[in-house]
Amino acid sequence: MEHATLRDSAARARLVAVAADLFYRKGVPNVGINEIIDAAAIARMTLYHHFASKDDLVLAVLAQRCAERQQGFAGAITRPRTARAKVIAAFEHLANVAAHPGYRGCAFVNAAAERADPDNAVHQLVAGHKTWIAAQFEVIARAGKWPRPRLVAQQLLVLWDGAAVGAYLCGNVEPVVAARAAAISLMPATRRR
Amino acid sequence: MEHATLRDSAARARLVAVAADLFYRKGVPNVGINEIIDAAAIARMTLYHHFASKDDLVLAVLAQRCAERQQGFAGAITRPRTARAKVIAAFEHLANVAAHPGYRGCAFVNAAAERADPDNAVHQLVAGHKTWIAAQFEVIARAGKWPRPRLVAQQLLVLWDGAAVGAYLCGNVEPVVAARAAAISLMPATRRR
DNA sequence: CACTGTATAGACCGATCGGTACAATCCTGG
DNA sequence: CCAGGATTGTACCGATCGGTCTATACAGTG
Repeated sequence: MEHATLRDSAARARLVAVAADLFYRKGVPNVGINEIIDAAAIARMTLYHHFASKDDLVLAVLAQRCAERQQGFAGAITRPRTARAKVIAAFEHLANVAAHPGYRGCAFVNAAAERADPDNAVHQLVAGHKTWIAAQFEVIARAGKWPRPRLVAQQLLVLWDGAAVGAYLCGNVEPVVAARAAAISLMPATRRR
Repeated sequence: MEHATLRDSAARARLVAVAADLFYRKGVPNVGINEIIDAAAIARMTLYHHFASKDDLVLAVLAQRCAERQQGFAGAITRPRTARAKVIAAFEHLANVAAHPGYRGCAFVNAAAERADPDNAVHQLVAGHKTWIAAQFEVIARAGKWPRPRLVAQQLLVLWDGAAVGAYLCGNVEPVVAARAAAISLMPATRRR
């Protein structure tokens, strides 16, 4: 085995963490290489040793964030037992995230907004993340034996993204709360007939 | 009166139109001054004669787009008579917009994603535009005498933004169609009891 | 030991960024 | 015709961009 790997170097990890923070807070194009290496206290060449280019770093940052987000999502929906409760928990999870000060909307949506071309790796990673969320919703819907699980999942995703955008733009969690309520309306009513 | 105004100059108009197109297609930070003046066939100094800075131009572009969008929205919802039909028409209007090739999502959401600070004029203009849409929905809801018009309007806006994001990310209008269906579910059922 | 891959520091590159200076025009209303 | 704003062309500015290069130091493994 090679020794210190190159994949899990401490420098690399700090680089990704610092860049993730800066990229999210200020927007990818507004953060230069110099700023990143200064904030991370890392030599310039170390960055280019681990990443071929800034784009490469952006991609790594997004990939990690993707893993984190999906982990958080999955964690939020495991506890509740019913399908209905799982969906509600998911939106409450989003509310918690969006309530955090400095929330600037979905990092993936923002990243996609900045990178224009649709065949870009960033764009595809973002699309993949969204597809994953929709798939999660669809699994829940099927487990609950809801009618039209695909459609419901898609609608829940729309609510999800719209809530994130809204929470960012108006600076509070109201849109997420509204989206949660809308999600409840969209789900089949608890059977009581 | 001063002669040629300065507000409605042909050069200025072309500048705004060309910049609007470039900004939307490539993202604001990815379009330089040089590219704009080349595409518009306008002298560099002419740009800075009409706009104090690039930010100023961005703002002017967004302001015009805001007017256009609101005009389009208002136009789409005038025809239908019932509140329910108005909302459906609004989402069909969005579907038409999103179906256009080269659709890259809501220009306002994208612009807000690129400009980070929440007190930025761009951010506020975007927030204002979204507030306007929500207000339109609320007017409709009140006219239809729906219960909780504020909440419903907010939910419709969430669907609106989420649909735009989704249509951009997956490159088709499916999310808009799903959002339309969700909107129908959220509206009070046509009374038949 | 030698080898190998990680990390450091800083000089340096061409390109482009947003913005300015200056001087020469054009065009139109009085 | 003339005044004055609109427009043009181009040279120029300092700053920053992403990225390269070189040389050196360090640590763990064979």
